[in-house]
Amino acid sequence: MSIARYFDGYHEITIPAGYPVLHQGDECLNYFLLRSGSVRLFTRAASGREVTLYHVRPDNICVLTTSCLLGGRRFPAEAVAESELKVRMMPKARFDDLMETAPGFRNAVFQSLAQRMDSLIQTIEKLALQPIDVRIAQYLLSFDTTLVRTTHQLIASEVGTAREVVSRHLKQMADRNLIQPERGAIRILDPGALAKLT
Amino acid sequence: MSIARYFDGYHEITIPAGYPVLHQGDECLNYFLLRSGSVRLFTRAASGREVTLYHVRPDNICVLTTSCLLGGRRFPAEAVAESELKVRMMPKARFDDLMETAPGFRNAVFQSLAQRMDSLIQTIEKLALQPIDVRIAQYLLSFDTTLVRTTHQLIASEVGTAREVVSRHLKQMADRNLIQPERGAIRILDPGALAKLT
DNA sequence: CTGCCTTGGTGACTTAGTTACAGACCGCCT
DNA sequence: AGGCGGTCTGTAACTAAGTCACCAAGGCAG
Repeated sequence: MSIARYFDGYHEITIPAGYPVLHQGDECLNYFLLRSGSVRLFTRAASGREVTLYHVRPDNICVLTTSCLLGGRRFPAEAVAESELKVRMMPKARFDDLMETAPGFRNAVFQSLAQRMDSLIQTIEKLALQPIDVRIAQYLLSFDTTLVRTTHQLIASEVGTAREVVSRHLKQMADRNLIQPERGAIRILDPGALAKLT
Repeated sequence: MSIARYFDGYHEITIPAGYPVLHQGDECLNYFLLRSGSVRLFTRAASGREVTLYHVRPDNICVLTTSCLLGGRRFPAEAVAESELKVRMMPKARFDDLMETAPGFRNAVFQSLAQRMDSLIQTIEKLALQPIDVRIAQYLLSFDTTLVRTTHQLIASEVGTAREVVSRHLKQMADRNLIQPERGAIRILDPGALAKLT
């Protein structure tokens, strides 16, 4: 069941694409429901290299915000808007009240946490156990389109490696006619062969 | 506040060291509280390589079991007893009831989930962004003893790499008199220098 | 004391990550 | 149109990490 109706009546704000929603170390004072758009959560090393932790998609609450507030912690990652966002915010007091009194709400929050935990575990498995080309192929296929609008840098962050490494692998894939590189995008020529990689 | 008292009266069972508590794909039918001992959760690739996800320590509930039951999923990892365990089990019905009626219990469960989420994120950061020697040093120092009883294979699994890679790095550390390798153990000679690595 | 299993060591090779660039494309300004 | 600055991509040369294929040492069981 959707959690969205509990946010009915709360003011909806709009955030432009590219806006840095939260920084590492920020305090969280509200719970968020994403109505449209997409948020990327990631961490950045001193070297500048990044890893994407996960994405928040419409009708998801941001579980990190949740866990951050519940645990009284600071926000442990960077969050930027990947596209324009419509967001509703709920104050902590109201959240606590709903957790107490609304089993449906509580369950939905738990489901989100459980699901996110699974996805983090899968990310760990990929990082530690899968070769890069497999990870890149998975990422490219996850869009279900033949023209993926992304950059080498973004792919690198998604699969947890360096941009140059991505460039090399994409070149190899292009040499084998699996993909066709374009500026700011990748055209997938042979999804079947890409899928066989994984 | 401790969650342990909610398990008062439940039968305590003993599990020997090395016992595979849960396998990937198992169904979870109970909630567990660990009274003593330690459980390692990890996943294994087809190649045989492993990554440790985290450890469950005394007075922790196993959050993966929690998330597994809440989400109606299968258990997503392998779990083995690192030492002899004392465990209390609570049936799902009782758990659901406590979540409904006991705010203290509910909060404790949430805290566990939030904390575990943080630790998984840290693991991802380490895997993607930190060099191996730093990860090994961190692991060795995490014991707060000068004689760490472990094997190269175990370290490899903890830091998410291959056994050979660990052997090589340990040799380098030994050459620099930071550690002294022993069979089935590592003696830490210079904790300060190890810490400086990290 | 022998055999076997676990643990650790090592060389040769492949894959991934870093450093340090250069060139290509694009929007914007004049 | 031409030039400028920013983003995006390519790539060479090097270092670090991961794999493969062994072998050797320690320790326990028969």
